[in-house]
Amino acid sequence: MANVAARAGVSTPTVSRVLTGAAPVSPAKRAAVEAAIAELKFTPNAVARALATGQPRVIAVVAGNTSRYGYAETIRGIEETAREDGYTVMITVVESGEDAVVDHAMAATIAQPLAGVIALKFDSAGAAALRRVPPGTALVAISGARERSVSQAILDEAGAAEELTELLLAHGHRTVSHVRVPASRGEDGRTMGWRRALQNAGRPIPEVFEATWEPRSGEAIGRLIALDRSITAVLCGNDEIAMGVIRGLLVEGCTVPRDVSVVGFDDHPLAEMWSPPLTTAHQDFAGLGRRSFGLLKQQIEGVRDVQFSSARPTLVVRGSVGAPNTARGAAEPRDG
Amino acid sequence: MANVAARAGVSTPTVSRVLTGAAPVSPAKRAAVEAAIAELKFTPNAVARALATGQPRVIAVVAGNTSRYGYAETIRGIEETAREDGYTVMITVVESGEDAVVDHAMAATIAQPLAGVIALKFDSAGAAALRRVPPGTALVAISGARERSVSQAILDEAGAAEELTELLLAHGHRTVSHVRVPASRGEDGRTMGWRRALQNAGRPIPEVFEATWEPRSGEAIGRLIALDRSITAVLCGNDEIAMGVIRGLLVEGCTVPRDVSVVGFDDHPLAEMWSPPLTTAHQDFAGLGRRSFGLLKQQIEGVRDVQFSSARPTLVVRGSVGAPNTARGAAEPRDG
DNA sequence: GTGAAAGCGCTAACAC
DNA sequence: GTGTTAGCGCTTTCAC
Repeated sequence: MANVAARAGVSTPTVSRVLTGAAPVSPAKRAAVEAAIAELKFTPNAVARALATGQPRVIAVVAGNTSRYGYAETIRGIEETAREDGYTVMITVVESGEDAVVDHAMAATIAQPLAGVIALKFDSAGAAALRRVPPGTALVAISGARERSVSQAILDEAGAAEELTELLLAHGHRTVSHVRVPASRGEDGRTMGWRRALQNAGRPIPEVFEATWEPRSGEAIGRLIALDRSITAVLCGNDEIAMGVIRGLLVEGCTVPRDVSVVGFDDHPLAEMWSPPLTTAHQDFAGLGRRSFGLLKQQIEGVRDVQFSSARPTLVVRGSVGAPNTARGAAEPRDG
Repeated sequence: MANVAARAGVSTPTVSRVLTGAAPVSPAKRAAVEAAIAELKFTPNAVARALATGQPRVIAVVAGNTSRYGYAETIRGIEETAREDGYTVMITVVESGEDAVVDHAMAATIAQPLAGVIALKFDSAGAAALRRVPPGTALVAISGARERSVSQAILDEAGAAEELTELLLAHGHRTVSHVRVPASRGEDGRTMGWRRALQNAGRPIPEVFEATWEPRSGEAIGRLIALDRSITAVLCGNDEIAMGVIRGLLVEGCTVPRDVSVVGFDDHPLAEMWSPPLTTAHQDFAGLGRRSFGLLKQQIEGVRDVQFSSARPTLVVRGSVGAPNTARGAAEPRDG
């Protein structure tokens, strides 16, 4: 920049002024500076600028994962609105909740000048990362356990899971089994809603099946379910697991929904392509991402209140639910 | 850092020395500094460090998309290795190849202090973004058209598509139809490999079906295919489209692989859960991401040569392929 | 080994 | 409007 200033016969702040538009510059000097910039093919050094202004336009997103459907879509929503507002998004994956892992991942991130941080608490890694964010940083949590002192955007999964469970009950199922995905705490919203619906209806609460994020883990559970003839309806933690469960059922000779009704969660793009098409709860993950960026922006701009934003997933009824097969439901369910 | 130095009773350069390990420090002072860092919860400012050293530790990934399977997995691979090496990853989505869109998206990104850029050229947006990277920036292209002056990491999709097509031909199909996904240029590797296999075997080359990234677009094409009784085998641009195609076929009363054999591409996690399980080419996207970061790192470290890294996808044979249904293949194919 | 001094390239604050 | 003077927070000479 000093070169440009010399070439144009002005001072460096003047060059800076034409570059940033922070203050008016006379047309003559402006032209001279622009000519010099063009001749020298000068590109301002972003590092120096960031250091001098102290106003980062970068937000960090920390998550346990980036490629699973819900995560990827949420990140897409965040990036989309952030980009519109001239912010850039930095991604940090925290692979587990272990201290060493979290510290290592967060160190490189918080060393950057950050306008704010959004933590995806769909799982425990994201929740752990949240605690490593330096105090004073604008911060928004997504989903997971309710926060007291941090702004939070969520999808009301408990409500939707309750509806889905009630839907299954309404079809005549005695009770509904549940396959859960890894959660950020003891009990996630989907599991809570499922339990609540069963309790409200006075139905037995079966033991919970624990899946990983891999569809394959759903398949293994599906085979188990096929063998347990007391199970006629299953609520899965997400659609990918539900598809795995259906596959496992199929492998063992069970048909959906004739023998077992299965519902998923999320409305994955492939859910409607499945055989049978999956009944599920549509979650607007991209919207969740957008809302969380909105909350973060308010904080960056000085709104100090802790805010909360919630949206309700909507039921999508497709072909994977039906009445119980009387030949199956005969056996006594195992209460949890 | 000045605070830490004061707290520890040393000078700032000494603090810097314990932080970077650039020069030996006496055990006593080192301990004092470490204690002060811990007490003050001090985190070094990466921007200031970048300014002083001229070596930022941030890389930018520009892509047309972040949430589709191949993209998301590639990004995951990049982030994973980058993080191990102490780099942070910035994500920029370029929604289309239009100048205004590309410029807007890239402006915020290249204004950041960047160690390098990785451009995902799976589609045209990524390819356009590549041209906006300031000269002199370390740069690696992923997939897409072959680059002359830029290091590039690819998956040999053409080879795998050729194998897949040959597999279908070996099952007795007269020819193979193709459904392609949006590409970065006139003809992507998968389409090229498919065409080559057909040419080598002297088979007619049917018209190509154009899908979007949405599985639903595959479904519409599947219905079309069901109606065209000359088609007995289909190679799809990716697994999600293949699942859509199978769904469309099913809706129109066609069974896979009895009436039509369908193969996908990528080995999506749900491909093996599908009914029938999908025959496909396994693509190691995360590995692709890792390789591309390796290439970028070499450039950052001063290796000036343009490098090229290629890996071969592997065939995964499952149940979606069979012999042609003689009742179907009777009609005359429409050559493209 | 360690501290003082001098930048890295830019913008902000202040005079003029 | 425009130049001068100070930093932003760190690393790097260079003496000691």
